[in-house]
Amino acid sequence: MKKKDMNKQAKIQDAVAAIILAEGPAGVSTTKVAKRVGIAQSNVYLYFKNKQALIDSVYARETSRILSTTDIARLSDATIDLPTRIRLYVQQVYDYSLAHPDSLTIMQQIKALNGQPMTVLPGVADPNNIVVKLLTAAVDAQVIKPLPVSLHMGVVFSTIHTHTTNISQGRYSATQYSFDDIFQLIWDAMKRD
Amino acid sequence: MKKKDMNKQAKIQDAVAAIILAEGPAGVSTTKVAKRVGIAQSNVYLYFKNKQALIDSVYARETSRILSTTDIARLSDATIDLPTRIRLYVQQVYDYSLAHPDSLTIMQQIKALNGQPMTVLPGVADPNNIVVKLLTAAVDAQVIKPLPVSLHMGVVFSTIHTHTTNISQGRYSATQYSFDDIFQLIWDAMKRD
Amino acid sequence: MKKKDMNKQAKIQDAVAAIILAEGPAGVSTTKVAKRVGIAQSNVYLYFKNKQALIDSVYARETSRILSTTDIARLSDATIDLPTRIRLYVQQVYDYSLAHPDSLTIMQQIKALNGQPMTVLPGVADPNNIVVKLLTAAVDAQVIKPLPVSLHMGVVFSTIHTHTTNISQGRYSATQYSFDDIFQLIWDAMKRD
Amino acid sequence: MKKKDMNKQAKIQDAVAAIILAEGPAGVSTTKVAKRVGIAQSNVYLYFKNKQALIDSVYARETSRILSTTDIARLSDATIDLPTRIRLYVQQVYDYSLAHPDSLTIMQQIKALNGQPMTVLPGVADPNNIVVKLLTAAVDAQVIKPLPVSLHMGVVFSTIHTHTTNISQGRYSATQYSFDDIFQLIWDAMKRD
DNA sequence: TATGAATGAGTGTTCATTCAT
DNA sequence: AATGAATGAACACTCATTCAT
Repeated sequence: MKKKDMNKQAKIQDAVAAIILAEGPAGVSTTKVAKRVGIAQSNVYLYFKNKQALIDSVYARETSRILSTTDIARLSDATIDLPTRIRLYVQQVYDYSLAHPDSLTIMQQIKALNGQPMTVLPGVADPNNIVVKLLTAAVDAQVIKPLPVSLHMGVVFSTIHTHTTNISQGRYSATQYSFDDIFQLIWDAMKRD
Repeated sequence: MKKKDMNKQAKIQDAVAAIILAEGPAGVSTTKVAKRVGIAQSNVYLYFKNKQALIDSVYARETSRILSTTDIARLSDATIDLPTRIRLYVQQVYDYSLAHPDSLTIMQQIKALNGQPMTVLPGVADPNNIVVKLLTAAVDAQVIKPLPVSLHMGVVFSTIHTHTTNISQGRYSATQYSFDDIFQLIWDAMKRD
Repeated sequence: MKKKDMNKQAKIQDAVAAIILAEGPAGVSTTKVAKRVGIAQSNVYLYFKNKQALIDSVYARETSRILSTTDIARLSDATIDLPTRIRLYVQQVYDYSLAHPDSLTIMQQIKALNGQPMTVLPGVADPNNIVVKLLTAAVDAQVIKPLPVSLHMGVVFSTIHTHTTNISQGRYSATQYSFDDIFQLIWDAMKRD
Repeated sequence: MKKKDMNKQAKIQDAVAAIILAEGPAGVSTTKVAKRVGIAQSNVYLYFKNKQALIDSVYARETSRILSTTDIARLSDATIDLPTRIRLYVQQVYDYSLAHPDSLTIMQQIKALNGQPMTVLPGVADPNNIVVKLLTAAVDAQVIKPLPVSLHMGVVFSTIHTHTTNISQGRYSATQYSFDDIFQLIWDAMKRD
């Protein structure tokens, strides 16, 4: 029964993610989580201080998954020209989203649970955010349109998320559109002139 | 304080909308709604069969607000050329969103409550949807990119929603960017070649 | 079944008092209270905002019972000399305590629940308290010993409470000692010279 | 920080006492106790069979502290006359209570936790109790009033406990009233004629 | 139309206690 | 001697919903 002895903490987080995907973030309850994992409800509190900490940890896990999967360093490599780096960024989000089709959905849902919605990638508020820096530089260099960075990121996020959601819900196959097809739309939106 | 003649039904819906904006969709309870309206809790059930019906009605109200505010008819007016009609559509969403900055947020939050997220405008699944028809025609006429309509609509929705949210949260003033600035990004994204 | 249709609020308070007497204040739980009254647990919250409010109300009820039973007015009647008024005060506490043998116990237990113990009558901290005023005047008039009022009140409370508890627990009969016997001890303790 | 060699058992009891003083007896939980001591929760059960045993042990510890601190033997020394022995008894309780201002409070709180309140010193029910014997003898010898011993002890306990609590809560300084001041009140209460 | 009383199921959380290691 | 993991029962409290008035 016990498959890989994957540690409980992760199992609980998995259960939360699964419930979020199945019923939306409001459906997450310690009872349901525990039942899904096959432990006593009170057991959840051995691993997480409270429900909020649990949900936050799920969010953080997705975030760190992105960071560890993608090659953030190259996005700030000044020896690469800006359009290439932006393409790199989009490609990374694209690849990640295809590989983990639910990840962005989970993060979006968690954000929605608490208060205002999240239209763009996490960390947008963080001025140190590498992506924000990249896009700001691109705006300054007149490479992309002189619009708020959040709009640019919104296009990237919205397009890729919609696309991968379409695929994972079987609305069309993954091969029907290439990355270049998707990137064309995004880049046309962003680029100046 | 508010209009005297506004019927209770609407007052209740207003309360729901206010709570959604203030605390997120999970914060909506008949108790809180009733307290906000100043009626007995059980009274809510005089106007709505149950909580789900209430929330659905709030969603529907926003939808119909869009429809009644915007001039849908012209979008299917075959005597107007496709690019113009698309621009018209974007402009209508834009105007509406600026006039009712919370409307799209509310709809998005309600969608998030139940299950899967909503990346695009309501009714996208409806094949009869006028906007879908318009964009499908535009794809066929090779006016916009041969990509799923949901991607096109996603760009429209994401960009405008992010923009108006930015404004209503004071991140910049409404005059800082014109409709044309915003539309340029959207249209560049959509248009073929 | 429904005996006197005594209102629920009071029934709930009665249940709390009974539990306090039977199991101590830590034994009070909404579950037990509800069960004793024969209502649903959630029902308790129709009548009391939360558990603390419920317990406070029980305390307040006992307090007001004292105030309504005893003739506070005469204690501040300046036309009566101080020793007589003090005797009156002791008599009133005595009579009350005999008539409601659990009342002082309940109040003491509730005080103990929260934090520091209560050795004396409620309201001792209140400088306007009539009894405090009376005893302070008696100290000033050199009628009773120049000691803190709380010590004087402690003797009154402790002696009477112990006495009536003894009686209600059958350690001796109510007739075995007269009020004068008890008062003698108290008055000897208090009086100057 | 504390004495290094103090054994765990005592540390745990200290934690219980500290919690009782800080939050009242209802605030004692094995979780909090363990956290305060810096051990695992389950560890508490290595030293005490269960929670009740732990709390009882704290009570017993205070009791034995009194007994070991005070000179019980002299209270039953028939060569000393009764009034002197009573004064000795009161002095011992007084000294102890001043030296350990929380001790009586802790004992009182623990008694309150379980059931009936404690108005007097522990062991009053025990017919062998030395103090009871002393006071009974004093009643028989017509040295003190012919009232229940519990009333006499109640005055002693109440007065001293109130007094030392007043001091430790800063209501007045320890030097403001001498032992003789306090004893006068107690002795006047007790003594015959 | 409106209300207040009622309730059962559910929420998150804490607890005392046990047990394998 | 010590721990961490585990658990079932309890807790205070909220909820959606019903019903008699």
